[in-house]
Amino acid sequence: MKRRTDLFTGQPLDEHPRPRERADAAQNRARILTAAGKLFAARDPREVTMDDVAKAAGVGRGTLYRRYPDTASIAQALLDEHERALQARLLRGEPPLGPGASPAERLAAFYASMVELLDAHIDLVLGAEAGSLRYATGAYGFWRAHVRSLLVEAEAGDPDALTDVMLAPLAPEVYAEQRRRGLTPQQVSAALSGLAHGVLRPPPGSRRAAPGGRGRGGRDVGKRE
Amino acid sequence: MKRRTDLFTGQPLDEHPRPRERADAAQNRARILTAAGKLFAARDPREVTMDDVAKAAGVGRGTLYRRYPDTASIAQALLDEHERALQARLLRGEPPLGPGASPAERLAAFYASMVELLDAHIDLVLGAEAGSLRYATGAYGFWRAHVRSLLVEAEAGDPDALTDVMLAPLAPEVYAEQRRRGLTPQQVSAALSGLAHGVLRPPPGSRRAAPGGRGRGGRDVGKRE
DNA sequence: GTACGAACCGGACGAGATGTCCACTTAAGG
DNA sequence: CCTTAAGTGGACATCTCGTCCGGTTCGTAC
Repeated sequence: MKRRTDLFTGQPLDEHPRPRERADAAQNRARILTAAGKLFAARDPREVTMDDVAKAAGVGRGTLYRRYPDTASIAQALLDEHERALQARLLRGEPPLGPGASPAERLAAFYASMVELLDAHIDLVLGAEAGSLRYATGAYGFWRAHVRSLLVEAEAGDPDALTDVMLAPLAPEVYAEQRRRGLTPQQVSAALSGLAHGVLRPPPGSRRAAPGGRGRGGRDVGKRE
Repeated sequence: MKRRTDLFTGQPLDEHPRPRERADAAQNRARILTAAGKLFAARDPREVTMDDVAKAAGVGRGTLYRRYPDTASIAQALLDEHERALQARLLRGEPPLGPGASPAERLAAFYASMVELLDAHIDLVLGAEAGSLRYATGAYGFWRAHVRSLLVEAEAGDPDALTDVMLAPLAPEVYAEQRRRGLTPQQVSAALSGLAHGVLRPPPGSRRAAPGGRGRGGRDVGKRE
């Protein structure tokens, strides 16, 4: 992964060997990102071409390629801040999403947040995956690590095999198709929540301690009588 | 959807206005499919171009485009027979896969068969989906209908939203990534089986799972009071 | 066996996208 | 100012796509 992930803001993050970005360069970067954002939102993100972005931003091809090798990278840069925000909340946020809740609840909360993110930026997410390089992206590695740790904590089957399975429904194409068919974000979230609770549940009769005995608390306790 | 799905065999299916395929045409079709099959297997299926196929098959571009609008269609034609076979077994096959078993078992069996198919023809499946037109394909509609009926039978939450979710792990990119990471088909099958049983766990004594919010459906009741 | 029309073939062609290259411009520091 | 190097933009060569059409071959009727 390139360390040039600070493409978005431009001014912060002047690393050691990096002299500092010139003013005109920073302005062009901003123009590129702004113009690209509009293009992605306006038409099918997968149809946006490097030429389009260059023209819309009012810069030459060379200038564009200087920073971004393809349109997917541009979309990724636009998406970056949102993903970082979610990542932070996963690590240090309030319980349903952050540490403290049961694995099933945390997974369900993660699903809900991802659905929010997909819904808000479906154009960017689609645009960022031209060519299914999805699994090469840094963000995907993070999601995987997170989900995997939840699976391990819940002792739910083979974590290695299950992780990608549990992440698969979050593929942007899947969500886009669901929306296209008329499903609401709430419906999708609910279905994913059901998935989370279905899989991260101790098999009945298993002698294994209820995973996170403290965990599954909330719900069952509330429900029981 | 084009009705030209009989591209593969060539000789059967002579519809009303279709006179019959000429001998030279049939031969070219065979050459195209043979050559394309080798190309798909030899390199990244998504990199195979129409030019490549034409050259490898020893036919001109025009001849190729006469039958197949793009490489995805060629891969689809090669895949067709295998998918049909599986579809037949789903409808009329022996119990674990066909009718007779519980929804969870049938879903697990379906997963296992799909993993087999993916593993045997991962190159074709990847090649058939250039551009995520996956959801437009006839086969996907069939898988969806099948899974949906199982979900309905098991009364597992909102079938509309859950169907695509349950189908998502079968996306070829997901499976390819899992194999790339060293997982065996058996591991993946096992994980999917766990998924099937986790989600389609029959809610004992429950009339119905609450489909709505937070997927609590079936869970609490199932977990016995 | 021959002749004819329809189906078929294959390569040329134009449009459009990609990624690179390099002469020119301009910001930033002395 | 004046120097330096980062930054710029558009031309270029290449590739792929999809279509078009003159020429060829099959299948059939005679």
